[in-house]
Amino acid sequence: MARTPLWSAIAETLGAEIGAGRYAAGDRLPPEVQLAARFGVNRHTLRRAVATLARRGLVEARQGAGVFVTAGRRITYPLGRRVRFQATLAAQGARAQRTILGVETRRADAAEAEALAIAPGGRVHAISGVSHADGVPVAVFRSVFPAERLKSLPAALAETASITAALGRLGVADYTRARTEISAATADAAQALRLRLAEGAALIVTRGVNIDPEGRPVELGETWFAADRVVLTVAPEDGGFGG
Amino acid sequence: MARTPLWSAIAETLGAEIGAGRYAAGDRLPPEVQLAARFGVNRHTLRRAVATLARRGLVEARQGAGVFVTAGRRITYPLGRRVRFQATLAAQGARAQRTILGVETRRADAAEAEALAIAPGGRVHAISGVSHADGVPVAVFRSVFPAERLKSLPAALAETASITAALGRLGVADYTRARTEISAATADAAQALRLRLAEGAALIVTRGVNIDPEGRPVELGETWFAADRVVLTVAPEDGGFGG
DNA sequence: CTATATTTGTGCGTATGTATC
DNA sequence: CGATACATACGCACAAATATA
Repeated sequence: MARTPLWSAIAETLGAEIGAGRYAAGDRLPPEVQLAARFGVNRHTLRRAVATLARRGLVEARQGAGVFVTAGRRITYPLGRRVRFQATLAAQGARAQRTILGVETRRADAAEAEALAIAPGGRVHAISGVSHADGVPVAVFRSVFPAERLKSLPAALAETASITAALGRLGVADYTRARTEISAATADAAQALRLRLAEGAALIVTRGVNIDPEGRPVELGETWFAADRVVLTVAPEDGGFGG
Repeated sequence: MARTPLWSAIAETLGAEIGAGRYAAGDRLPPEVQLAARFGVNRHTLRRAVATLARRGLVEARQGAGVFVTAGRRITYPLGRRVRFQATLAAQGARAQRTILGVETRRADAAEAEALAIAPGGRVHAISGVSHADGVPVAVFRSVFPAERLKSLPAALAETASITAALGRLGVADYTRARTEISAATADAAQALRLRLAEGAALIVTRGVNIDPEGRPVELGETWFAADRVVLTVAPEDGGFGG
C-alpha cells in the first residue's frame, strides 16, 4: 500500500481549490510560510506541492512577489500543408507578434544539412525568437535556412519581423510544410524565462521542413509551444470545420 | 548576470557525460552520496540535478536500486486518417501489445457527449489501458464509446485485447480519424508509474475522435505518450511512408 | 530615492521511511 | 536478515527579487 506523500496531497488540495474558484485567475496565493502553517508542514514540503502546480501550469511563482494563479485560455493552432502564425492567430481574434532574438550564420550540422538537402558543412542562417499572442508568449522557435540560396535573409529580417515577408523579398513567393514531427519536453531555464513559465512546465515540440513550390527545402523550423496556452490540431482533410 | 544554480550546472555536466558515453544506456550511475561527494554538494542539491535529468528522460531512478541511464530509441507514430497502433509498430519492427486496465460503463460528461454526438447524460463504455512496444510502455490511453450502439463492447474486449477487432465484431468494420488535438503535459504519479517514468516527465497528449464510414462517431480517445519514446509525425499527404 | 520588510530561490544538515539487493 | 540506495520530511540560514514605507 503506497501512502501518498504529503506534498502530493497538498498539491491536490490546492489545485482543487483553484479549480473551485477559491483563488481566481491572477490572484496571489498566500505566502509559502502561511500555506505551510495551514497544512502543518515544512516550507520545503509546501514548495514541492507548489512546484507541481507550476509544472501543470496552474500557478506561476515570481521571486519576491508571490505565487499567482495563471489565466488559462488556449489558442488552437492547426497543423497542415500551410502553417502560418499570424493568419492563424488573427482568425481567432488574437494579435500576433514575433520577436527575433538572434540571427547567426554558421555551418550546418549533419541533421540540418540533411533536412535542407545541402552539402554537409554548408552554411546556414539560424534565426531564433519568441512568438506572442496578445502580448503573452506562446512559443519560442529556431529556424535554419540555407545561406547560399538566401544570402540576404538577415538583412531582409532586419526590415520586417515576418519570416514569410522576408522570404517573399528573396523570391520565395510561397512555401508549404512537407512534414512535421511532434514531441514534448519540459522547459529548461532559458525557455521558462522566455515563455514566462515554470522550469519543467510542459512544452509541445514541433520540427518541420518547409519547401518551396519546386519541392526544395527553404526552412527547417523547430518550435517549442507552451502547452498550457496552445493546442495543435491535425485535420486529415484540409478546409474548414465550419465554425 | 544571473549566476546559475549549482543543481543546474551539475545537471548540465551529468547530462553531457551521458551524451558523451561516459555512462552508457542501461548503466547505473554512482550512488547519490558518491555523486554528491564528487561535486562537493549536499545530497539534496545533487538530487535536484538528477530529478532534472529524469524529467528530460535521460535517466530513471528506481528506489532501492539506483539511477539508470534510459535507452533512448524512439518510435515514430504517424498521425493521419488511419491511426492503427499494432500496424504502426509492426512496420517498425516492434512488437505491439495493449493491456486493458479498466472497463466501466457510466454516463457521459458534457464534452464526451458532444464529441460522440449522443444525448447529454447518455451512457458510454470507458476503457483505459497501457500500450507497450517490445515490452516497454509507450503510452497510456482512455477511450470512450457510445454504449447504446456498442452494448456488448466490454464482452468483446474480454475476448480480444484489440480494440479494432472488438469493434469489428460489433459491426464497425472500419473507422477513421476525424480530427486530432495535440498538447503536452507532465506525468502525474499514476501516469509515471504506468509508463515507468519519473513524475514530471514530458508526455505528448492526443485527443481524437474516430468515426465510422457513415461519419458517426464511434470512439473518443485520449492518449498520453512518453515523449522520450515516441515521435508523432504529420504528413499533409496520406499514403504510406513505405517501410 | 533610499531603506526596510516581504517573499520566493538555493543550499546545507539531519533523520527516518521504504524498496531493492 | 542486513546492507545499500532512493524518497520524504523536518529545521536553519542566507541570497535575490520585489514591494512598500
